Amino acid sequence: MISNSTTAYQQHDHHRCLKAALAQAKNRCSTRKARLTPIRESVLHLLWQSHRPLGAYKIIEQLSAASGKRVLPPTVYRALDFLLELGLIHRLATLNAYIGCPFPDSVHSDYFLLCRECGSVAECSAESVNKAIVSTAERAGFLVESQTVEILGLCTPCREKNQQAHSDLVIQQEAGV
Amino acid sequence: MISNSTTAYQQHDHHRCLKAALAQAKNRCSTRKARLTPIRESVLHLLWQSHRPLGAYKIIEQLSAASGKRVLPPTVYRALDFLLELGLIHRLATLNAYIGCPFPDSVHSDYFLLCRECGSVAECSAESVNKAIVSTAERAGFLVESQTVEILGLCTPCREKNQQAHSDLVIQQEAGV
DNA sequence: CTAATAAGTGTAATAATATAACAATAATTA
DNA sequence: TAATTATTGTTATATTATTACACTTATTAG
Repeated sequence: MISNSTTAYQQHDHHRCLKAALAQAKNRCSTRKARLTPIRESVLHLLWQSHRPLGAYKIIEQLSAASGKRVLPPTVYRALDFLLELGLIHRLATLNAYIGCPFPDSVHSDYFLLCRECGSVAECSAESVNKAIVSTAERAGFLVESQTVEILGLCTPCREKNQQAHSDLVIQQEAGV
Repeated sequence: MISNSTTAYQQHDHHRCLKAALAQAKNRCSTRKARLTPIRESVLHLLWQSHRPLGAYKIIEQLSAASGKRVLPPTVYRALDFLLELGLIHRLATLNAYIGCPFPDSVHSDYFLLCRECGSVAECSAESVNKAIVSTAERAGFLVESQTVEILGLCTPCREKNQQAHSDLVIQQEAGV
């Protein structure tokens, strides 16, 4: 199982994530003879501001603000298409949002863990999940070509915060507050 | 493993699917003290025309055509929300489309097999998939609350047709056509 | 049974996400 | 350098979904 769940949900040196992502992107572009133009790099950079996915129109806003001039939808959607095609980012269907891929070079039938509290998303790749999906699909006579797996729930830090908040409440109640 | 893949992808007496779905819907509504109004029933009926999901605006079109007067988006979206809430239909995030649920009364952490050729969708529920997802999520410290699993691929009939088409082509080529 | 309340529907307007079409420019290749 | 290809700019529009408020119908309390 590969996963970036620890970095995605916990305090970490995010600069390293960003740097690694940009390095991998450049690498991938050069081997594929694709051009990581300024716009494309900016979009990728924005998506790597954090581990929270961004909607296309958020990207448009932020890019407009950063550049001083109005960036229009096709500009951003084209950059997104390019990055998607290269496997450098993913689209989250349940959120209509985009997120940087932490391991573009590994095999890709991945799934996503979306924390409903902090909004951060981790990407995982687990053989057991893929196998279960493929084998049950097979039993239904179905040939799997691609999959979208998006799990909504709570990451560890948020769960702990919630429990803390809950026990605080109980203490308050017991104290008759 | 529960699945409606045989009926979804193959020739069958679809009238029975429709009838069963409507009966289950009425049943569910009466136990939940919810009202299956004419609009809601029409929408459910439309979604059960086939095993292919329908977009909201297709439903609007068809409903308008059938009733003779313009049906507006909120009307349909309200019916969809109602049916979703009762678990009588599902929304497919990757298609922005809706489909009737073949077993609303069973436990629901299901996944969908979307045939990219014929467009039909089967719904499955497999413990192995759920277990794999929950256990790998757990290893990432993640508490699963709900999941969206949509598999794109080919159903058996479409795969067979494709192979047939392919071998026909080979025969043609060998014959120099 | 009627008044009060709640649930459902009609309608207009608009938000949010995404794409099509074509002109203009920049980069690459012949 | 000319020709070709890839990228970007721009306008317009498609697609999916929601908000807000008026109106009607059903349900419930008295």
